[in-house]
Amino acid sequence: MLGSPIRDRQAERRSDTRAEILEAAWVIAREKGLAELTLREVGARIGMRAPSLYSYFDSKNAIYDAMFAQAWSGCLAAFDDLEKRLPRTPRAELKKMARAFFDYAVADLARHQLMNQRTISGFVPSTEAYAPAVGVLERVRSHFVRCGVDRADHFDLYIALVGGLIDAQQANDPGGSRWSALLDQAIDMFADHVGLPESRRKST
Amino acid sequence: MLGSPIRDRQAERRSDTRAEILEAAWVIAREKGLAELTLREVGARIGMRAPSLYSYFDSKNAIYDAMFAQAWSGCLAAFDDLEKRLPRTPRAELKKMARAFFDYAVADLARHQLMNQRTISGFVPSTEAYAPAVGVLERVRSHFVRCGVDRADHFDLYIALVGGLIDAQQANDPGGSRWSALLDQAIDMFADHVGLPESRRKST
DNA sequence: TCGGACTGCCTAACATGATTAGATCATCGC
DNA sequence: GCGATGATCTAATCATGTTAGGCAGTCCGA
Repeated sequence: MLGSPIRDRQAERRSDTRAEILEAAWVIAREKGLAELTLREVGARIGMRAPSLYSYFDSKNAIYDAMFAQAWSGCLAAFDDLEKRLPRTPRAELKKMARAFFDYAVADLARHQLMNQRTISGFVPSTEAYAPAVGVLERVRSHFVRCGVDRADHFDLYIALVGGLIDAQQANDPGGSRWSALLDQAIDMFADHVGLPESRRKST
Repeated sequence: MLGSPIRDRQAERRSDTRAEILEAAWVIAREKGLAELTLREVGARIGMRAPSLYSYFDSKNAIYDAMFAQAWSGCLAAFDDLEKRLPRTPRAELKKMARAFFDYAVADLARHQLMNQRTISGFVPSTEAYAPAVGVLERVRSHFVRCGVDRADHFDLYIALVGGLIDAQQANDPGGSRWSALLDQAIDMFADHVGLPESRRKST
């Protein structure tokens, strides 16, 4: 009995290969666009034929689903990380959170499309894949409550505002900063609207 | 010489068929989704085989392009119509315009996707098809200037705000009114931000 | 009125892509 | 060593956009 290394090497290899497939898929998605991803090419990149991928994922959409989960998990992780060093004033908090989300979305077009837009025809994320997205939303919401912004409609308004800025940036000035530069102003506008204190000199 | 009816019957028939194709395409897009549109089915609806459509449109994307043009032309028409009976106060004007655009977008999901989202993989609207969209934007912009809101960043902010509300509505509560109900509040917030007068009782 | 050109549509065929079925080869526990 | 299991392959199916080439009716000029 040499120790008890009950490592399931088989399962490990399997999960490694899954990860490899997803990584290849991300690379292709970034290079050619999310919708241009083909199983043949994913296979080619990792030295496999397309049908072999079906031992690892039930379908192409299952791959998208796993990518969706990864994307939102990454976002959730970024938020958890962020919470450690959030500023103290409510207004600054809102800005920091908005900025974090904005930057995460804008940093990777393919990822953003997958996370926030219905750009893939038949794809609908599974509930499990959706879980981290809900997590992010919950985190933001709880911060809002802590800041005293507890009305549901205000929260919805904030969501729409930040989302609108992101979409406008990606759609009309990808790679630029035309709407990115408006984010702070927008949050100030929102903060004023909901009556948050702290009088940053209004640079309207 | 019986009168001079130089009607080009041939061209008429041709253009009628084009219209018929587009109409069938819209029906399918609304029924099954914009991306689920197939040439075979478009053909079937008008009693043709798929390849025959190529005498009328260069490609499937050309059909999308024509639909894109129709959608924005309709929007432009709605705006021109609207201008006749716009309210007099700046704030009310902004609201009316936002509402018009919001309702137009929300009324037809397929149309909205085509107009405002990159939901079709390889499709990029041609400059000609894009023209009415530019027209709409110009109309809104000129109203802004007339209202005294002339800073470019404020205009961009408005675009992002209205777009964000539309997207949020369609994505998270299609058919409902959760974000629709926020539109007036959002425009009030914006109007306050840019310093527009008229003191509607702040129902924050 | 006749013949050629053009119009409008069709069938056949191709390329690509997801997906399934079945065969093959390696590996691992006994 | 041997059978089961796992990993991968090839071949085939089906849907879709698109191209090539054919055929019938129509129209226009001689």
